Amino acid sequence: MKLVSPGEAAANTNDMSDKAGEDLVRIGEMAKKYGVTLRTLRFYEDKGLLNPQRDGSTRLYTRRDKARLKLILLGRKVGFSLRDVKQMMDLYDPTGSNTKQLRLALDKSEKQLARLQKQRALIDDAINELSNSMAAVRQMLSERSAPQASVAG
Amino acid sequence: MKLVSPGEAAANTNDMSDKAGEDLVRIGEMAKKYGVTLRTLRFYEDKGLLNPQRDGSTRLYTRRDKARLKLILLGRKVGFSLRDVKQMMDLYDPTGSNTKQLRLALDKSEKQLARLQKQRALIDDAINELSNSMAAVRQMLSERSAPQASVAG
DNA sequence: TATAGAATTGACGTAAACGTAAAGGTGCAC
DNA sequence: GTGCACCTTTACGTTTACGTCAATTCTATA
Repeated sequence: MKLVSPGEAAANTNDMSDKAGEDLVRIGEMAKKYGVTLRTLRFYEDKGLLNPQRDGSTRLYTRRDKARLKLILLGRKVGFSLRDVKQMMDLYDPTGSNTKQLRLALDKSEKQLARLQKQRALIDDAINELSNSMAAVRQMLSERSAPQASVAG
Repeated sequence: MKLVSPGEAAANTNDMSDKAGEDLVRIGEMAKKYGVTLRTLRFYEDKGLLNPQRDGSTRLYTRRDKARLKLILLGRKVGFSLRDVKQMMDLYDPTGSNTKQLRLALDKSEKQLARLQKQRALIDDAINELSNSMAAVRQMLSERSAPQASVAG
């Protein structure tokens, strides 16, 4: 089972091995393509989020894995835990309407949205407090360094 | 060295023991007063952020400790690490102008403010992405549950 | 065939701020 | 004299998403 060699991987777009257009990539290329580390990909697999094929011991990622990884990264971006992401993905059924999956996703999303909004409120609060403190500190510093100025002015 | 008993602690406001108005409190009252746990107070002490007196082995917090705790909690609120807080507090000198302390605080504050603003941007981004995804999911759900409606309409 | 590059598993390390026992002293109200 | 509330120290556990070796193997290429 010959595969894409690292060197020609970039140039190769239609050298199919077994199945048509399977476009299998190894972990290195996969990582580069999505800006994650090898460790991350193995970690996701360990957590049951990815399930690449194997050629012997070498992982081979299909376009299905790519789709899943995209979803994982989107989930992480909006603040879901990997556990949440897994829960949602585990409900995916290629033969059904996936209504349950969508409902769960929506439910989790609403909660996550609420969390994000609360977080934003906290941050705004912190920004305000910090700005106030900074103004006070600046005031103290100016009182300490500019008494001559007040005399000179 | 007799102290305020737990029961009368609340009612007692001017029963001074050794020094005038020292107003020593034990860890339980301190914790209640500032909404932290005992563990937290001991932890802060362990990290060198607090330095209560001792009556034997019992911690006694003075009004100086209260002031420091207030600062710690403010620092935490605006997102400083305890390490940062300690760095700033360690520069405090009751006999000097504390210019160095203030400058360090200001410097750290500027950086922290930048971090907070970046965080807020990330959160806003996440909120947008999440909202979009939710809209898409809602769309998919409606397409799955209301085809009759589209016929009926 | 020697070397370099890519891959594997395994397993400990990291960060922050505490939580949570465990096991035990001290004083006071009854 | 005992029960209860309060205090003490010590020390391991928690959380999450990986980082960072280490030791080894596989493959391609000059």
